[in-house]
Amino acid sequence: MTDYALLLKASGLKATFQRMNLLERIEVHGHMSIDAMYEEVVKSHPSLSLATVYKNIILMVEKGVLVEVPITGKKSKYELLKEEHIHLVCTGCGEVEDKPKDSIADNLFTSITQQEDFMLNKQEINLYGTCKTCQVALAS
Amino acid sequence: MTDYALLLKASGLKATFQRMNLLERIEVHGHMSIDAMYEEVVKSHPSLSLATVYKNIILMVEKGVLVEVPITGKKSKYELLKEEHIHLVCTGCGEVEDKPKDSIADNLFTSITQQEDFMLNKQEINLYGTCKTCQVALAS
DNA sequence: CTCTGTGCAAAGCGTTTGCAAACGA
DNA sequence: TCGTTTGCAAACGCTTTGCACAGAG
Repeated sequence: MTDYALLLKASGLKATFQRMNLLERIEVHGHMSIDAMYEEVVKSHPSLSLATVYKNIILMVEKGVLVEVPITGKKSKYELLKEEHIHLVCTGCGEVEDKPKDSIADNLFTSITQQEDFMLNKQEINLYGTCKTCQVALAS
Repeated sequence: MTDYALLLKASGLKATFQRMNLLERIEVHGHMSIDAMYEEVVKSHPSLSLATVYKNIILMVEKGVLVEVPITGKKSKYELLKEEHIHLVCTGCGEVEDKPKDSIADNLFTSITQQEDFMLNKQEINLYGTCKTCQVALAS
């Protein structure tokens, strides 16, 4: 479990109750939308304002603490910054699962962009489909 | 150049002036945001309504004529449905360039998802960075 | 103590909706 | 002609902003 206070301070942000809780909820779920975060954190902190959530998410993305995960046809989710990986996005239940991105993919995309003189900065790989659970549910 | 009237009819949509022009502008640019489409088409059709653009884009995405391309931190762009490919997204000028996705990547992601019993439907690969033109501009 | 962060309420925008008129087939 | 599509204007809902107060360091 990450030390959120340390993480925030390292990014020049104060370790407030709101931020700590947002980070904790995001880490537990893996990926969350703004609404979902608000709904969860407001339970333990009823005075929480949605505006505060927005402000903090924007700030923490700018500072590199969080990463935005845009999803086709839906609202973005956010995750903690970590090693680059692949997202398996279930179009049934909306859940996002992480999978490690091996070096094959990495080298492949590095070489593709080098051919174009494109200075590669970030690889975003989203695989859309139906997760195991939803497949079972559909079969019945 | 695609036959837009045919494309629309094949999808069960009437070939209206608005739709033909939207498709033509999208094909010429490769990828466009809703606003950009409206700006361009309204020139040749001043009575065009933004609501019509929205309605049509939503409809054409549903029918599979268009594909949404979500972009981190920005509004989605739309492109004509074509063979799966990779997007090089320049964070400087916002331009999106297509690159063919070879079979190596394809097989890789197919096997990754099979391990998970995830029924893969669509591969979305966005590589963010700085295009050649913007690199030159930055250097000066 | 000082500066940052929070909450509230209002403002701002992008997007959607309903409906009458116009249009495509 | 008949069902679809358009344009307009209003409604909606998410996101942002300004400001006074509270809180972290």
